[in-house]
Amino acid sequence: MTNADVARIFAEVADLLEIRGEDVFRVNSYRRVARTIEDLPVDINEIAARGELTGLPGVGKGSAEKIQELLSTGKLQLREELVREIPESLLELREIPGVGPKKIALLWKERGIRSLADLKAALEAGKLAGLKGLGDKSIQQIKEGIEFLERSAGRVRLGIAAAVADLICDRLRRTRGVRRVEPAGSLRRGRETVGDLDLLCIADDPDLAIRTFTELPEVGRVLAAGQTKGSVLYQYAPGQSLQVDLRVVPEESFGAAWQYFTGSKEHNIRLRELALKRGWSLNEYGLTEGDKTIASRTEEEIYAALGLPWIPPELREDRDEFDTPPPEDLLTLEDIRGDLHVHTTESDGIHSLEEMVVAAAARGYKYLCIADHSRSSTIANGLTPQRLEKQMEEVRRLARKTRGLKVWIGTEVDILADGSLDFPDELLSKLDFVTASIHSGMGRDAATNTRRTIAAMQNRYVNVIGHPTGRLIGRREAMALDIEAICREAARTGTALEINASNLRLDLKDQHARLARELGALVCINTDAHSIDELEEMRFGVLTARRAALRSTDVLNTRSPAEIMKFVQAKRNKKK
DNA sequence: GCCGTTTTCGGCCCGACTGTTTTCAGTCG
Repeated sequence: MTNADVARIFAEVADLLEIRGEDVFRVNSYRRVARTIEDLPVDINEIAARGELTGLPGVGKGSAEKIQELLSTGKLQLREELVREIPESLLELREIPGVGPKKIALLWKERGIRSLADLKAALEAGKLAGLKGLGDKSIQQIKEGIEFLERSAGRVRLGIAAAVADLICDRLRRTRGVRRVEPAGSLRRGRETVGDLDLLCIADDPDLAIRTFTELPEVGRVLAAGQTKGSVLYQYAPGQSLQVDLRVVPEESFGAAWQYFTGSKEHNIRLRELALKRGWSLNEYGLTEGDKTIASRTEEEIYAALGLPWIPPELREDRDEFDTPPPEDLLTLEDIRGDLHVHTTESDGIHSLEEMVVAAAARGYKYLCIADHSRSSTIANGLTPQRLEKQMEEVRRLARKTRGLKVWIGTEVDILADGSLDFPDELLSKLDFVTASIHSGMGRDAATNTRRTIAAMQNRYVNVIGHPTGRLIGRREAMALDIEAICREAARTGTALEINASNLRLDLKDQHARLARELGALVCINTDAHSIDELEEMRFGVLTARRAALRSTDVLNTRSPAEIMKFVQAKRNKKK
């Protein structure tokens, strides 16, 4: 039973209890446990084996026993009882916007609805009329909610949300009277996926700002358009929509609104609790004591009034940000001095060596390492040793002509099924820098995958493990892997672990990168760019690193070219 | 069900919006 399994079951139990009408605080405590376990970078089985379950946030004696029961029997008595009583398929209805536990219970008890299919049939047959507390408008709302559910693709990737936000913010900034536009929500926190976009603005003419927003050509449907808020479905690709909310807020309470709408919800709850302890109240208009405003203009003022340093948005997840102050030298995009994993037309990139070098120089980088695929990645046109030798000459020739930017020759060498590498050591030894990645056979068990990765790290020429878990967000799960063991071996062997900055990967993900830092493994943030545009994705890798509270010193490619070469030599010279 | 330099019992965040309502319940973020 994996962490995800346990988390899912606790979340389901919470939903079922809520439909049954249990105390909301008891329900929430199950949700809290689900979230804690989902967030956990290490295997819950090991924590249970060490008897440390009650040390986890929100896990008390009762939850610890239930987790133990799940891990040892694969079942949970409470859940079995609940599903005997309440049809499990009712949980589908939770996804419909505007439908919560009370309405679900009503539909089930009064009309015998047990699933989404039942609900659609009942709507079709007009069987919902006459329900107490559910008028015509509510019925219409449910219909529209189902339509929305069936059309929407759920959460979108960070890269898509960021592109949409950039575009809308840009148009709003060019609107008369608009003085400031900022993204908030999970986009600002740098989460790997975004449910909807939250934008804030200060405008002299709020009506004009909202109208400009709701009349953007890509807007498919306007959900709300009031004095202070506009809400639309924005079509970013054919048949693909994202909900975007724009709020116009007063300048004097911009900080409070920005803090409030950035979230996370859990972070905000903790913050309001802190306010309450001092007899104050915190909402989107400010931090107040009775009628008196204590802070509202900037986020910094609000955090300071509550006795906290300003907490960077990426850390606002109610993990440890209230107990551990954010590091002074939290990584920024400006700290990044080069990219050590990019492709060219020689394998499966779409831009040439020269084009990639020019683009990297334009970004102000100090170094760029060409890392095309190796021969086993045939689909990606992987290089044979002979082709790599030839590319090496070309890169070295270009490097001699290039000023201000070190151009290095490397490879993204395949880690084969048995953990050996796709190129011989003799060839690897001639390269400046080596990234090793798994591209095939990811379906094996955790022990096998971990063994393969560790074998690669034990090769003295391997400097980075590329996209260590192999996940593709929304497309492919991470492979089964003992991340803790990999971090320890990375630290021991002097091998860095990649945060692949591609918005499709972001792998290592935030919690894994956090574990790497705690275990002393160095992280390297690379774009794996297959085109010059993709060099831009470095920002997503940095956001992920910030969510892991990484300092610039935790990241290899914040170092100077000479220091990178020293890092490579140190491993090559290491005594076995 | 969890949790505690105000508490081991009695709390547990806050406001907006909507709909079905004459004072509130449900949902959402």
